[in-house]
Formats: sequence, C-alpha cells, structure tokens
Amino acid sequence: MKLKRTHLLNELRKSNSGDEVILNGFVNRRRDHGGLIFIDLRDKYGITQIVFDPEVEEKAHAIAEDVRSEWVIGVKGKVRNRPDGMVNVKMETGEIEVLVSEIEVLSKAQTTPFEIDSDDNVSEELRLKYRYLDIRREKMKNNIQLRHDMIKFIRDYMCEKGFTEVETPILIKGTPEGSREYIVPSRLYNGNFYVLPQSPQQLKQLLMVAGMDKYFQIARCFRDEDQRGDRQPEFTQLDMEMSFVDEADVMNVNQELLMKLIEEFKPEAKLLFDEPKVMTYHEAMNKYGSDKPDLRFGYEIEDVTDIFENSEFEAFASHARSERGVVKALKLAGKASEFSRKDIDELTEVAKIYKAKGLAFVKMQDGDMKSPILKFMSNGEINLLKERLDISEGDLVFFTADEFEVACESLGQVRLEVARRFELLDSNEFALCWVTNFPMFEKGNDGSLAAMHHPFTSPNLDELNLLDEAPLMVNSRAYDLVMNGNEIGGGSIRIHDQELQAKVFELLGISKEDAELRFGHMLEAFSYGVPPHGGIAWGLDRIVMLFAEEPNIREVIAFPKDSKAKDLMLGAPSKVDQTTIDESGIKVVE
RNA sequence: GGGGUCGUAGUUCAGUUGGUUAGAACGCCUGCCUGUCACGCAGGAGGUCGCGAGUUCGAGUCUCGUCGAUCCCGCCA
Repeated sequence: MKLKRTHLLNELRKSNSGDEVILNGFVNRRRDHGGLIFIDLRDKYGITQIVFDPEVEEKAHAIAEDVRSEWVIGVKGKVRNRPDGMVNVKMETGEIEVLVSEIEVLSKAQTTPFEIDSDDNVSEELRLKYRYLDIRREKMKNNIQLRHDMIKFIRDYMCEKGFTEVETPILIKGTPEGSREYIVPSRLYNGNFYVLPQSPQQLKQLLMVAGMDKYFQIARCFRDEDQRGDRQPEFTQLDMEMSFVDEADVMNVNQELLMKLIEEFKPEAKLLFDEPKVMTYHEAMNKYGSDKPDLRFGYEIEDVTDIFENSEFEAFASHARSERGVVKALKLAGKASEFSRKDIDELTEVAKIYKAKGLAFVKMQDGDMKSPILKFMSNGEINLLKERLDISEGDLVFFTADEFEVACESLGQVRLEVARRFELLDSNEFALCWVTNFPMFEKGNDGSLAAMHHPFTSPNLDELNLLDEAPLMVNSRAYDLVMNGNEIGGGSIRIHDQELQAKVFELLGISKEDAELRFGHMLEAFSYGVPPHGGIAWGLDRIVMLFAEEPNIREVIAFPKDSKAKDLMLGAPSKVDQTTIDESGIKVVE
C-alpha cells in the first residue's frame, strides 16, 4: 500500500484548502462526465468527494475511468474549495473536494448482490448471507455504533457505581431446568458434556459468596429454543448481582441507569413519569392484561366477574363461578362508531390467538345498549354493568371470560391492538414501570409445580406460611423492569437461607439427591457463608433494538442467526469430519 | 409441534376475469458528455415466473404436493 491515509473521510474542511492529503476508502458512487470524474469516497466516518481532471493528471483520470462501485482505493491530491454554488450542504465535507494527482487501486470489487448506497429493503436472507456488505450500509453501521455507544455508557455507569466486571465461563455444567441448553461434547471425558450458559445465574451468585459484592457483566447467553423477533440462540445480557441488598437497592440502580440511557440516547424523549411506577404482577395482569404493561396510554381493564356470578348467561357465568375464572371488560369511551363489524371480527381474532374463546362486545348508541349478548342478560345485570363501567352514549365495551390469565391476556392484547389502530403509541414517549410480586410457582404441564422465575428466587418472606398449603398463592421477590410494554430486564432477591432453599427444591419436586447432583456446588458454597443478595439481567439486544427503533434484535447484532438458527454467512451449523466426531465420543445418528 | 403471509430479472416490485413476444425502477455493460453529488443522454444484456404434478385448447395467474423465506402461537426457569 503506497498511499496510506492522512485523513479520514469526514475530516476535511475549508481550513484544509491547499493541503496535500491522502485518502483511503470504498467507492460509494462514481459520476463520469467524460471529462471530469467525481467519486464519492466512503469510509466508516463519512464521505468525501474526489475529482479526477484529465487536464490535471491524465494517468489518474484514465485509471478512474475503470473504477467501479465498492472498489477500495487510495488517492493523493490537493484539497480545494468547491466552486461558488457547488457546495453540497447535505455533506459534512460538502465545502471541499480533493483534486486527485495519484490513485492506487487497493482492491477491485465485483458487483454487490444488493446496493450499498440505497435504503431499499433487501430480503433478510440476502443481507445475512452477505452481512459484511450489509454492515457497509448506513443503517446497520449506525446500529452497531449505537450498540457500542450504549454498552460503553452502561459500562461506565456500572463502574462508577462500584460494580466489578467479571467474565464467567462459557463452558459450564448443565442444570436441566428451564430452557433447552446447547451442549458441547468433552473430548477428554467421552460421554460427558459441557453446556453453554443460558445465563450466568449460578456463577454470579457464587461471586456473591466469593465476596465480590457488586458484579456485572456484558454476558453472552445461549438458549436452544425456537427463534422470535427478539430471540436469538445466542444473545447478550447486561447481568448484575449485588450483596446486602433488598429490592429497592437493585431497582434504584437499574431505573437510574435506564433513565440516564434514555436521557443520553433519546434526548428528544418525554418521560411520562418522574420515576417508574411499581405494580404487582396481579395488578398488571388485572388492569393491563400483561406482565409487561404498556403504560403510554390508558384503557384499563375492569373486572366485572361478580356481576355475572348468578347470570343466566352461561358463557360468562360458568367462568364467574369457577375458582380461577373471571370476566373482564375493556371500555373504549366514545369509540363505538369507529368499530365496524369487520373491525370487531379482527379484534376477536386477536383475542383468539391468545386463547380466548371469543370477544363479546356491547355498544351504546342512540341511547340504547346494543349487543348480541344482551338477550342472555337480565335487566339488573345490564344496569349494574352500565353503572360499574359508567357506560354512556357512544361507548364500546369488549369482554372476555375465562380463567384469569387467559381472560386478562387476551383482552390485554386487544387493548394493545386498539392502541396501535388509534396510533396511541408514540415512540418518543417513555413509560417505565416495575412489575413485582410474581407468583413463585406455576403449574407445569403435568400438574406439578414449576419455578416461574428460577429456583433460587426468594419467596416473599411474609408468605412463607403459605408454602405448604397453598404454594400457588405464594409470590416471589422477583421484579421486571418494563419500558413501553417491553421487558427490559428481570431479576430477584435470591434465597440465601439453606433451609428455605431446601424447602423450595422440595416443592419443585426436586429430591435431595437430585438437588445435590444438580445444585450441589451452590448448596455447598452457600454453606460457607452467603450474603443476602439479588440482581437482575437485561436483554441488551432488546434495549438497543428499542432505542434504534428496529423491529427485531437481528438489526442490532453484527452477525445474527436467521429465524431457523442458521448462520447464513458462515454456513453454520455444519458437518464436522469423522475424526472430530470420534474424538468427541459421540455417535451421529442420520 | 400448530397457524398466517410470501416466493416473477442482480435487487425491489407490478403483472387485470386464465390468452399471443412477462414489464417497471434501481443496479450491471457499451457509447457520448468538464461541475456532478440519486449526474444526464442514447443503446444493450439479463427470466426454467422456487420446484413437481394436475385442471385446461392455453397456467406467472386455478388446484394439490413439495421446498424455501417470514411473522405469530406453543416453547423461551
């Protein structure tokens, strides 16, 4: 390389006029006027226009005639002010150009499979296969830069707060519980496997036992589950754990960080509350039909179960009378005339996706209640409903009846869909909240208890007496940080009492022997003294995605897998040679 | 595992009730052009309409199957 750059392509200004400079970059665009040739030369930092004039330097001009898009070149030349009226105000370097005296072609380039300098939507398959070209494009470049900037900001904040970043291993021990793990066969111990961490959960707790006091990590995690827009087989967490803390300590650090991030990276943003609202899981489900409620708009869900307990409308009454059943209502004040039969059918489909059996509705128009379900209801019930929901002219009310979670969630999804339709979701508004008091356990498919969070999460200490008789009533010291209906992070205060831990294992149906086998190292470690501790983990990809206003996390990951967990660029996963397989002590079944 | 949507030039797309030679824009190639910056002008190349079968005189268009992409549900402690 003869011509090595003296300046980056965003640097030159009028003040450099007359300087001799050397520039390196990719050819963004070439405009050949027969005589003059203009090239927009691009690097990571910007674009600078270079000019080839045959009357100034014939040799360089001749080479420039053959130059094509995306070639990598070096040029030497003099900076000069652009002629009057030729300044490009859209360009940072638009006041000047570089008149080239010498050019060096560093690398030719074949025509790219898609245009680099274009905002055209290209199929994701193609973009992922040629990700290195995709990252040349403005949008991806910016996203990756934003990711870096946010991570740096987070690191600086954590360090300032006295946290120590510790790297935890990627090859660890499997603890079958929760999501499916990626496994790595051991060459030295055939028949044994490492697994890749779903999260550094146990290791960070062990760091608390180790007295590290405040730990954090930008941690890579792995989960072998089906993909989603916000899910990748490997993803990154901001992971942290703190000793001698309660919920408020963890929440304070985290909400401050999130609010500072918003302030720094969304300067135009409007925070809707001075600090995050706090609500219980039950309250969130009950009022918003979600454990990650979007609080940028109202439309709270109401409970009308009691009205239907003795109703002859069996579809509702049967749920109203059952132990877990509820009837929920969502009133859209004054919106009755804006919903056609078709709109309601579409919303019904939304509700059905989330397991509702249907979506009932009532309209108040021309002074009358109108609804297919009125004929099943008594006048008393209708009046109660009217009174309870304060239904007036022009209102529309939707209902779901089912067991609690289904009724709430399906109506909550209807609530979100309505908000989307009325464009109530302003991406410059930020509504933060904490959702707390998650149930400690949920019913597994086989009827047994499963940990809703993970088995180290502490139950609420004032509910311990319920552990035996009504474990499903026990709530945990878990908390989720939620921003505009997105879960930013989730964590909990952990169990540090060995007896309580043993009790929780027992309730989860994990025998003493089994607990020893799977979590023995944890129990042993705790026996040497463990500070009360708790922590949280953020989905880092997701928060960058939200700040970048991208629809999925692949847009903020340099080299993501596709929706079937393949790496289209590298061609992974792939076969490996037989020797490797033999050494790893596994047998491949075709 | 289940459901929705989509597969037409290098790319992004259009293609009418089934009808004759499948189009546009951008990109690419050639020529012209000394002030462009999404340069312009003239010309050109480029298609197994994902694949297979079926219906039909005739299929890019309809049917079935299949493969692929994508979104959602399940799953993700």
